[in-house]
Amino acid sequence: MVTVHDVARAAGVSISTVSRALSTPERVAAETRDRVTRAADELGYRTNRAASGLRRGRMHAVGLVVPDLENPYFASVTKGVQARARSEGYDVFVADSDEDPAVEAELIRALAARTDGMVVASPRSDDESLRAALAGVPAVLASRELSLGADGADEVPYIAVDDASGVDQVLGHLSALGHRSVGIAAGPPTSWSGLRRVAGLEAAAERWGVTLVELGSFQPYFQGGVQAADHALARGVTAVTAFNDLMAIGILDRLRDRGVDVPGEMSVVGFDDVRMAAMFSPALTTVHAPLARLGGRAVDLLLARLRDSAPASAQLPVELVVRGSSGPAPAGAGT
Amino acid sequence: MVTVHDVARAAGVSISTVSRALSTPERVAAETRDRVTRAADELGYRTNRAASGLRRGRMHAVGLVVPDLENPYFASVTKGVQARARSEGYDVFVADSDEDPAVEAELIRALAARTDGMVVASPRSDDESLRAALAGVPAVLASRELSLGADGADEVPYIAVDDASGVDQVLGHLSALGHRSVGIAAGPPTSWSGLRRVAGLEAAAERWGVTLVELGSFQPYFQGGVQAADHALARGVTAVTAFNDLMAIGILDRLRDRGVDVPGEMSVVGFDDVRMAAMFSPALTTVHAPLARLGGRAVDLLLARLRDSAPASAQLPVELVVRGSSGPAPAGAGT
DNA sequence: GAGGTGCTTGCGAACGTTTGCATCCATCGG
DNA sequence: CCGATGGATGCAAACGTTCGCAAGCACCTC
Repeated sequence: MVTVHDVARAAGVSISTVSRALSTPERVAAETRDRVTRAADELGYRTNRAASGLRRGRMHAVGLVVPDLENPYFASVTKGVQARARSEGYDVFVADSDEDPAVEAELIRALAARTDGMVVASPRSDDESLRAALAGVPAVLASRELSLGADGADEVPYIAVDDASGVDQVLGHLSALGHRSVGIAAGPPTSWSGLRRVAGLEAAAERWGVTLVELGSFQPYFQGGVQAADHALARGVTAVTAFNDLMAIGILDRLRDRGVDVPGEMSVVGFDDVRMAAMFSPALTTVHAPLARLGGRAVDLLLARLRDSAPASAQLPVELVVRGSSGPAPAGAGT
Repeated sequence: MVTVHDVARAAGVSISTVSRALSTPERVAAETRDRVTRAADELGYRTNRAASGLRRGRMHAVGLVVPDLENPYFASVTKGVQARARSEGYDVFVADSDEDPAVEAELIRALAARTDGMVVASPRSDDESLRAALAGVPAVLASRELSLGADGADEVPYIAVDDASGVDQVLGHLSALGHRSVGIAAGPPTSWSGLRRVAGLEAAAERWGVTLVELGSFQPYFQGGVQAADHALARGVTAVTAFNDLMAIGILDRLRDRGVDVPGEMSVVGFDDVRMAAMFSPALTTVHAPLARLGGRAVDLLLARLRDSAPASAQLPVELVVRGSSGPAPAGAGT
């Protein structure tokens, strides 16, 4: 291992100078500086993060906790987090809580101790346990709001997608296609963005003159969609808007099994636009959420918070992507 | 921050004793030991990884480099790596090379410096650059073989899936269904497992009395499959076996677009059994590869290598999962 | 009863880096 | 020409942990 001593010897300076030349270049004479830098990369010097971290208290690493890495939603967020962090010189610890709040809390505590801060994607664990796990940890939330103070003050900065706009676009689209009765396949009642999307749908329904039919709450996966599809048929809606793409795909699959033509007899719309959405047939009409960018922005927020501590939560714009799973309402329906 | 000093004071012992009680419990008297442990977790003590790492030279962290986190294959491997590492008390740095060998090399060097070892999934970068990047780094390869010595000696331990058995099962299955002419939609020529699967197919073809038709090399994604599908139709095969599921799904999609019934007119078989494979219609017949387990085993190998340095590469068994995309060869074909 | 054995504990150095403080030197103003 | 000023550099301490070494002590054996 090549240390700062080796570089110092090679450059003919003291180790302090090496350290300064590398971390605060403006505090060292130009000529000395590049003698040092030259020596450093000739020897292949890399500063020892452990030593540096010990001394400065900064590890140059961030942590990321997600409920399931195999879920394409979180895979994309992870990709974005990693990319942005790396471009800022930070490395990222990733941890998968397997949807278990207890594991999640433990992961947060474990990683918080060896990182400068955490990005946490925890769509469904309850406020109380998340609050406890996050106490004293510099963190940014992905797709979720949470205040640390019981009174709603001291909010954890978060970065989310503009759900209201997304569902508004969905309903506008369906309305324009003549749908008057739209089923909602909601996500888990504990999901922050799930609730938010339902609320947005209700607001949008009024605006677009559409009647909403609540089909129930379902697991935000393929099987949840399968269940939802039967409810949609039972309730006689002409379109269904699902909490997310995975559910929408389950709906599509079930409808095909039951011989229902999509979009001829029923339109289906998802949310998120995971890669998979475009691979189906009919390809899924869905709201494109810039998930990798969301991850990147979360890192930006976190680093800003670590530096000047002036973090501003943000909403990312979304955009409806019309594909094959939505079409005109069947003639004679509604109206 | 609570340090070993605080614990020592609370327990009425020296810091050495605290350190020993926590890391080598057998070297400290039972009564003292649990006085210390009690004090430790009353105060919420967590050993400072930076300090510990600095002193011991072990960071209790492993690195993982993959080409694309959004690819379900690597998402599963990542999940497995993380789970196993965590169960051994290790945290994992994850890095996405975006399929770029130069980035990959840089990531390996960067992470190697702050971890105890690396798990590297690099299916397609060339031997030479990978060898260079891995020099002096304790590493385990996922789904790839590589020797460090130019003469083929000094092999990097690896963990892969039993490709030969997988493709043999595929061909056995297709043969039993009466297929005599099977198209191969191969992966990139630089892919280690791609080559391996083709070789396995050739061996199996002989055994099963099936004629192989090489359709070409395609990108291991959806679009690659779309291309391959047209070739399959052009060549008049009754079944196609794809390099992986993503390609197989692309084939499925294209065949549907072209009005070809699957499996009536053409059977399609994938490889890997990513989650998505079961969601399609027809659901994909494919070879189930235990990818999360593969990630876990990679970690086992790495940790073994770090401890006793007796690493034994291994192959994981695979199993054909027959679903809807494969069926009897159309009557009158072949024979 | 004296010397030895082995278990438990404490002391202090070391890991590699950063940084406050001191030193040195050149430049500048009076 | 001398003292002040300030930029560049070096010295040494400190970050929190681990571990070699040695001291202390109780117990055992001859």
